[in-house]
Amino acid sequence: MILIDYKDSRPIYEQVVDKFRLLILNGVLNKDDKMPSVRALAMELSINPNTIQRAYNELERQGCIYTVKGRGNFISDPESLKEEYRREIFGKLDDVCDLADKAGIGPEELTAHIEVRSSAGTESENRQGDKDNGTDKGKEGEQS
Amino acid sequence: MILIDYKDSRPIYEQVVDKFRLLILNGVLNKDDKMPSVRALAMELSINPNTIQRAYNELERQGCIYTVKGRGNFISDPESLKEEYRREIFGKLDDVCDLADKAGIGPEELTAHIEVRSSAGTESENRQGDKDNGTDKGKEGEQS
Amino acid sequence: MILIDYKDSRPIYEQVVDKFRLLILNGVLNKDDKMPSVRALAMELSINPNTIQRAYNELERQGCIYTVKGRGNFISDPESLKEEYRREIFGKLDDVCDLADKAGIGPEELTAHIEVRSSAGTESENRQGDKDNGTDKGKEGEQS
Amino acid sequence: MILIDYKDSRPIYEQVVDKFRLLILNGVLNKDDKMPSVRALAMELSINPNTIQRAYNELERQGCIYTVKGRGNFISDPESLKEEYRREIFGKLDDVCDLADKAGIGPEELTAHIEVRSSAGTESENRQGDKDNGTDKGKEGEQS
DNA sequence: GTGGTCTAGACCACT
DNA sequence: GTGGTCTAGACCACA
Repeated sequence: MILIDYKDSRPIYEQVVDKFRLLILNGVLNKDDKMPSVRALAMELSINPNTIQRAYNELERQGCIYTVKGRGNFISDPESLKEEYRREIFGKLDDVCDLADKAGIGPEELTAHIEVRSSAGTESENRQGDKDNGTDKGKEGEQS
Repeated sequence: MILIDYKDSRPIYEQVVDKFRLLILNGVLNKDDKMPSVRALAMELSINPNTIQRAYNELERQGCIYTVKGRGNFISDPESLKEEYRREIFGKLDDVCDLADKAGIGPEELTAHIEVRSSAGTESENRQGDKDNGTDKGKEGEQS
Repeated sequence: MILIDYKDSRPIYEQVVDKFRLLILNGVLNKDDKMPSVRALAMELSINPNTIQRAYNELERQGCIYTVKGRGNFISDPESLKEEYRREIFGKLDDVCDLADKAGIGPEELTAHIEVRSSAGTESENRQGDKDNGTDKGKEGEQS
Repeated sequence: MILIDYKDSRPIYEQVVDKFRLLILNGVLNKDDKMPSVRALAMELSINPNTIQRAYNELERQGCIYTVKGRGNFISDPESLKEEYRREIFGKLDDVCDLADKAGIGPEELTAHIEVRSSAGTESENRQGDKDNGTDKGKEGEQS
């Protein structure tokens, strides 16, 4: 259900958070579904329960799940998550636009690139080269 | 010439690298111009010379500058930098598109957002408060 | 008769205790009325009988109910409860005043806020989202 | 500078967070002041560095401090904190009012109680009796 | 059984 | 030296 990428520079707990957010967004996990227990998931992924706990804490803080003591963690209403996710995406898009602008790349080039990308079925999975060194970090090729 | 933003979560050396790359890209620094000396810049910014050295090492590794022993560091040909910068930008754009795709946001929405953004003179300067919290870290984070 | 709010961070037994205390205070349950049996209530609420038992134990400890072996649990005299509840409320009010004082908020601001609040019919039902995050936990948290 | 109350039912990291928030609010710690290092404070309080780390993470999440890797943690601008603290206090006051309302205690009684309290110099430090058992938890008598 | 907290000790990146 | 992450193992409260 969840896979950890140890080559990913991002911390494990953050990967777990992201995976679950996507599972919720994509409707794999629905409102009031039970999350795997902290210990069970930790065992399954062969990582420490504290790390899962931290991920779950973050998910709860973000409003993605709620906790019932002694019972477990459960999915919250995904609607608010959806909206927040959109804001995140568009925020990142804004960041890229700003960067592009600084380098003299106009918005037309960006939209052109998106259109080319989407018309072809081009995936960017294997484009990782020498990232993680200087200018950016994390976010390699998420696997599901 | 260079300003450090201590509230930026990115490491200082990385900020320095980025600043210089932008100065080169924007033509403020030109081919064979002399970089400030490590010690002078460190003093000016009140940071550890090791940090500047690390930034210069990184810039050299990226081919942005070259070192002449006993003389100093000098700007390389900016053309190759320009091309690499473009690849970086488009790479990040691809990342955003992938994320959007996973959340069911189509390319049309993205291009629409870019166009709206560019037609309005919207800058995203003051949207930094809640960055660096959860899912991503680093990023650009404009500083003044 | 009793509703559990699983999204409330307080333990279930505590919610049950509070519900009954309010039912008594508001005169819905009167002196010597019979409480629902532990097993019946547990079944009705689909929760573990142990949890109900614990709530009843707590209610007995607080003097709200008394137990007759083999017969069931019954409501005590509500008057003492009323007085204790008042002490609790004013105790919490004192806590808030202390906190406010530490932050430089004078008593006048507090009374002003209460008066504004009461003159308007403002209810605070939908302000629960970001509770239970940081500085405090538990609390009342109205549930429907 | 910071004292831990082991009798307080709240977790240690939460106490630490609260203490620092008050130190900032009261102007003891000012913008860009350096926080004690995680390890140093842990040693001073004889608790585990991880616990302090967790407290500092929470403070950063709340915008009270910012982190410079390899340098330390520093106080952010206290203004936003002030506003948020006010909202917290008034939120708690609202909670108390709601509780009081349920028990038939009108706003007038509350304001009267506040006024009596403030005209006398009554502190509520030693009013702890049998709390921590059922109805409420945490927040005993904060010491500074 | 569940989640929540804490300790002890380790490793890493950054300054 | 700094903070950030992770592991291992323990204890507690709740169901």
